[in-house]
Amino acid sequence: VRGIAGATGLSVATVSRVINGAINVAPRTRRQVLDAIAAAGFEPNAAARALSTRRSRTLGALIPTLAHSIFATFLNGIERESARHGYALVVATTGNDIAVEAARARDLLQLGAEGLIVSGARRDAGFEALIAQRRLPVVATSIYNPRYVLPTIGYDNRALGRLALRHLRDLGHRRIAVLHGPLAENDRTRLRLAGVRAALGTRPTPTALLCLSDVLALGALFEARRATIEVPAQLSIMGFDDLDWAAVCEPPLTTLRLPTARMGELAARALIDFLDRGAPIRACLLAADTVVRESTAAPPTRRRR
Amino acid sequence: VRGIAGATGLSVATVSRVINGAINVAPRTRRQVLDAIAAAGFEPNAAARALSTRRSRTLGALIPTLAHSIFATFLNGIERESARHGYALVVATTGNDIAVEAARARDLLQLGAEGLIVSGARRDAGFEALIAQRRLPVVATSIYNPRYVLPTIGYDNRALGRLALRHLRDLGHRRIAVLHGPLAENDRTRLRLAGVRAALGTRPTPTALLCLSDVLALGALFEARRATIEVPAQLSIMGFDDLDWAAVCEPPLTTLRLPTARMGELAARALIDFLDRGAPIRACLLAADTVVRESTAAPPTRRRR
DNA sequence: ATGAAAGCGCTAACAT
DNA sequence: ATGTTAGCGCTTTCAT
Repeated sequence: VRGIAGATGLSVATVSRVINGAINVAPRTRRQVLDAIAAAGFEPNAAARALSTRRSRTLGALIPTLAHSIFATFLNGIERESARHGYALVVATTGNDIAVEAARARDLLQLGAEGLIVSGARRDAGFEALIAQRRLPVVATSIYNPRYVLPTIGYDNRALGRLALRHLRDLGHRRIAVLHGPLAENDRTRLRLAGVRAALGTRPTPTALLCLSDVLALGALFEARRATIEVPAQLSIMGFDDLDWAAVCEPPLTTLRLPTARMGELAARALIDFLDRGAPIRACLLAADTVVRESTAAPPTRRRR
Repeated sequence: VRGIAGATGLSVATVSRVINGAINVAPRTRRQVLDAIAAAGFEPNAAARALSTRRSRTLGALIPTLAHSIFATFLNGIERESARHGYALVVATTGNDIAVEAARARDLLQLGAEGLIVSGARRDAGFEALIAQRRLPVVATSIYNPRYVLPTIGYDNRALGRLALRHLRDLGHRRIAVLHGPLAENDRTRLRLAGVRAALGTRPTPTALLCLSDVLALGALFEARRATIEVPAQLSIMGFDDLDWAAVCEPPLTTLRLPTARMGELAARALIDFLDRGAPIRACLLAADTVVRESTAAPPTRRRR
């Protein structure tokens, strides 16, 4: 700014006004400044600006892991929405460890993040202390729970479990097995499972397999093939997420479509609306659709083997 | 810092020294300051520090898209290595558009990124101008080309094409088809293809299908099944990337394992070593392994149909 | 070992 | 419409 001021013979204030698109600058002056900026290849210094305005226009995302494409999709949504509104995005992964989450949150805050996006509803005490003292906007995603301490944007995971189950039930299945990943570290999975369990007893020889993620379902699909179990004739298999290959696998996978990218956009948007215009952050329930494809069908009518 | 100085009756300089781990502080004083910091829940302001030191300890990653898990894996590697060295990571997606890349690079720089990680070897003129004037460390990944204007950390994509082809050739295949995605936007794919083409003529009815990514191979696998073509008995299918499900699909996919996460780590590390200790950034060739699984076999001995 | 003071590059009153 | 000036919160000589 100083340099441009010198080059144009104007004051730093005027140059700053041009940079920030202030209205009260003579068109002629503005041009002059703009030209000088282009000529000098000048780029304003975000740190200085942040220091002066106490605004960084930076959002922080705390992601469990980037190793699962579902989170990549989520992050993609966040990134696009942030970029669209001129916000930068800094990301940190937590490995599903709430203590790590707190530590990484601290890093993001020091870095200047003005808002945070986290996953699930389990927080470390350190994390809560961190956001309590500041008045820091944080949104918790993947879950919807109006009573949670943070505003939530996500699903009613219990209802999701029930919804998936309903599809299988409607098809006529009564003996349904559930395949899920590790529960210790993931409260969403636990809730989905609870939703399924709530309406299920344990019975032998399932006719349907409900997988709590598409990745699991894909494994099941391949495993079934290996064991020469026909899907869906002998066994129906259903997934969760609707990952991109779910439509093209064989047989195409019946699954619950979760609007993951949209969830990312909404989370980013909520934070940005709060930061830019003080709009309160509202919890938001996202619906999922059952996408019926060919991996589920009515159970076999007669007993086999 | 000011607040802590007030609380302890020391000067801001001393407090700053403690925060930065300077050696010349009395142990007693240090304790006192540390206690005050903990009590006040004080967090240093990164923007102020960046402004003062002209260092942001921030890396920028320009990723084509987060919608493909291969890039998520890559980003994961970058993130972990950055975090390990106390660097923050800001990410932007380019959608494989070199003009967008230049614009987003500008954003990352304004934000204070001290180094950039990009993909491939096609750059916009705007991008080149951007890094030319500053002495900004940038590493180009996914490719290895010692003669490229930027240091490259990645593969010899031509050789990769040849390597994959060799496996099929060694098996006895002579009629090999190549399945690839859009070429317009991806120079790595183009090179891999060139590598394959260089040693291939066009002949009818392939006995093997070389897919330039695992995602493509998965599609092919399912499509083959739909068309009741037995893999690998009638048709061998080979992929690229070794995504996580490649081992568990049916049949398990023969593919080229690319050390994607490691590439991310190396890229981040190269930047950090340069930034922290002035170590020159060296181009680095990453090797790929052929992972032989069950989707490839010798071609059928007699003509079918 | 500690303190005083001068910036880092920008924005934002307040003047003019 | 433009200029002056005082910080923003930290680091860093230079003194002491």
